[in-house]
Amino acid sequence: MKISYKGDYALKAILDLAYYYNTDTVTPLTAISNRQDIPETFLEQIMLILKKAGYVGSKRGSGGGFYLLKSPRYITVGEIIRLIEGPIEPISCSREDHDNSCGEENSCAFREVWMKVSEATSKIVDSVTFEDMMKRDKVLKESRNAYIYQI
Amino acid sequence: MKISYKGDYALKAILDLAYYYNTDTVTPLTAISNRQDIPETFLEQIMLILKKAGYVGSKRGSGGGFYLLKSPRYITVGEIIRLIEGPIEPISCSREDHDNSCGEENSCAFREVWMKVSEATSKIVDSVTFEDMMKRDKVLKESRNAYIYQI
DNA sequence: GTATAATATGACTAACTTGATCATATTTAA
DNA sequence: TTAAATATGATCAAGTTAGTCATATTATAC
Repeated sequence: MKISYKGDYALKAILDLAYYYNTDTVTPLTAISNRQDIPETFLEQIMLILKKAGYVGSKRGSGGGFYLLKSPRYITVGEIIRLIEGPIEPISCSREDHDNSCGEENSCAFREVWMKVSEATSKIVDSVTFEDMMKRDKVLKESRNAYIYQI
Repeated sequence: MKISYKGDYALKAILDLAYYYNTDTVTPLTAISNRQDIPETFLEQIMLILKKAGYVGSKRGSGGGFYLLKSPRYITVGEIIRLIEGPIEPISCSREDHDNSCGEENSCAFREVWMKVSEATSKIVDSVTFEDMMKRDKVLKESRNAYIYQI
């Protein structure tokens, strides 16, 4: 029922780049690393995965960096989670194409439950786009600023 | 998004014992181990957790074994999962009492999503009792038998 | 009462995963 | 040609998971 730091970091990295989508700006890894508080070398690995999967592009050399290739409007939280963490399912027998590996007589009584959990989770994470997250993020930042000025 | 073998085995063990609830029968560990295909020594550890948490009782010595202390009707899949796996949440900042450990500026834009996932998952697993699982289990066994006789 | 069958309990281990670092190669702009 | 930046693979430490081993304790059967 957990997602790893890797997944968490990947989401943050994409959200970070989302602000520069379609602006002809490239963002160096160090900038993302600093803003999102992600270890640089670990972020390198994550960016590579995102690049191979076609979400980000990169420009090498001085003045280089990363940029988002797909519109934040058409990237969902769910697809990034799946890319990093694998299929959304509490246990493997919950897949539709399951191989009945749990074999034993009564072991599959729980399968229905796991399928429901997978479906409910997928429904949520697949319906949230990074555009949604940007909006949410802005609201959060504003309310934080409002609070600061209030003091 | 995964549950461990330990959790899976705990659920199977409880379901196994559920059939003997209120029958004055004790079930030796080896019987559960054989029927559910769980390594004996690993199952011992799991039974101990279930015992400490008050779900099962045990009788030592020859002719001893384990038995369910609570009615299958009032044990949910959710409470066993939480006992073994810990709180149901994709990431710690999704808790209501979160300490804002994710600190950074935009890191909590995702919190709402994680809370929704926790809530949806909890709703499902907390609504399923072991009585439900026994019913489901019986149906599954019957349909398997029907298939066997068909051949 | 002694042997035996069974649970109780903690120490231990092997394999795997996760989070992270290091070294080095490659590319490109200035 | 140098400096800035990504690319890539090797490596590593810590934690978790799944499982074993050794031994103590208890209760029944004979």
